Amino acid sequence: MAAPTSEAPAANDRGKLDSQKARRIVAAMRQSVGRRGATGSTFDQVAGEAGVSRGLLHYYFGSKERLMAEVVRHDCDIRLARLDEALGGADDVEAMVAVLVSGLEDMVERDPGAYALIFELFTASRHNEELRDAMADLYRRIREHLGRVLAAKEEAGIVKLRGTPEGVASALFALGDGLALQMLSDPDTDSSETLDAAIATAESLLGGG
Amino acid sequence: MAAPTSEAPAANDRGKLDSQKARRIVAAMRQSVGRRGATGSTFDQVAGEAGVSRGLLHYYFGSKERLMAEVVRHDCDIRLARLDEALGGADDVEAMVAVLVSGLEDMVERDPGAYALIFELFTASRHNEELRDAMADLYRRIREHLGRVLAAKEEAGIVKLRGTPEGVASALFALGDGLALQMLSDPDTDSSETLDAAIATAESLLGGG
DNA sequence: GGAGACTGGCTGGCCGGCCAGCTAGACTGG
DNA sequence: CCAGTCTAGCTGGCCGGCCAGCCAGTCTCC
Repeated sequence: MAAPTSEAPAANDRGKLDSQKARRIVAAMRQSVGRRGATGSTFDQVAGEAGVSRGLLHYYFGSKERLMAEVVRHDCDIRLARLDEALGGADDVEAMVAVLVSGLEDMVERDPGAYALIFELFTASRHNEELRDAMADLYRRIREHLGRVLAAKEEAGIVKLRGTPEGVASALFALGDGLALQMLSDPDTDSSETLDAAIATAESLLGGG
Repeated sequence: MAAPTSEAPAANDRGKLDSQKARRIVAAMRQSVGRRGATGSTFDQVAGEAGVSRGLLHYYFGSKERLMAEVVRHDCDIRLARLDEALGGADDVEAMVAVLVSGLEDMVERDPGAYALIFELFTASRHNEELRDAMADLYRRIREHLGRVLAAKEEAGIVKLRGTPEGVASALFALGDGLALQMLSDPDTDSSETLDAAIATAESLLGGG
């Protein structure tokens, strides 16, 4: 068949993308995009940070876009895991909202890159179909996942949703993303008033207060 | 005021940036960034679309970053004007929310670039101080402006805010931005459930329903 | 010895910035 | 009124650096 270089990232060998090196590359790319932006992340730097040669990025992923698509998938997993961990123990509306808010604050302060990554990937995805599909898929999965969690909490009588589980989940994410955008773009402004209003909003979405 | 004799020479004069051509350049850049992204917008293309030579962009703005900062300012004015026009006549909570939502939908569908612009500018601003300041300033102004409008509506007994005017304004923007992000990144998914939840939320923020 | 994993020099295209130079109009002085 | 001079506004060729992608070759393990 064709040379390995042009086929490497195809589904033919998903196992290859599970290798240690491939994982290191994806992780390095994720961090770099968060810090330097998508266009600011060059193969040279990323390869260096992953401790591999520049050529290997091509060997594994074929193109920058496909590498970014892989970052999207990886990021999705990370976010889902965090979400589950955080929401698992919350057993009333206030606790759930508090968990979400503190998670947000924590992320914005400790690892702004992780949030910036979303916006970077979004802007990049507007000019590449492959990436757009991956992003849409990520959002869908996260939304459905949180939707299921919310439905379970409602079943357990902990929340009383103001809408369908997925709709409420989406609205919560929208709120969180928008807040992060504000907090990141203007870190010096005190955001407590905004957070208070957002908390009231989130609680009303979950049928609390 | 525009007397040639009183014009300062080559320095970065603000008066110079009011000229017809400067305006055309800013408008073209705004559209281009919305469509092609910040890094995808080259001086060549933008100059062509503005009907001027490439050199003139440098002559007026000195660098790409400064041109983008100018786009931010221009965009701020546009958004403020739209907001006032839309909210002016709304005289109950439902009408206000309906106006905001339809404005959002309209913008996302008819001119996705205008919303994408925000995210483009945000990601670009993370790597340039000048731009970051301009963005922070834009957000602050818009927030305060909507805050004042909301305060006036509350004074008039139309709304009953669940928080400070500015806090509520910020939360509304956060919600809107986050919704736009979702709608743009996954245009094929039906967003009506999300919108329903968001509408309920927005109305509760304004003390309605 | 050969197949697959991996490397890094190379290239072609691109783009922001620079600057030498053009033009039109205003202002001289003769 | 007309050369001559000046200048602000504007132009576009050029350059230097950058970077994704290519590929010829090396290494390793079977």
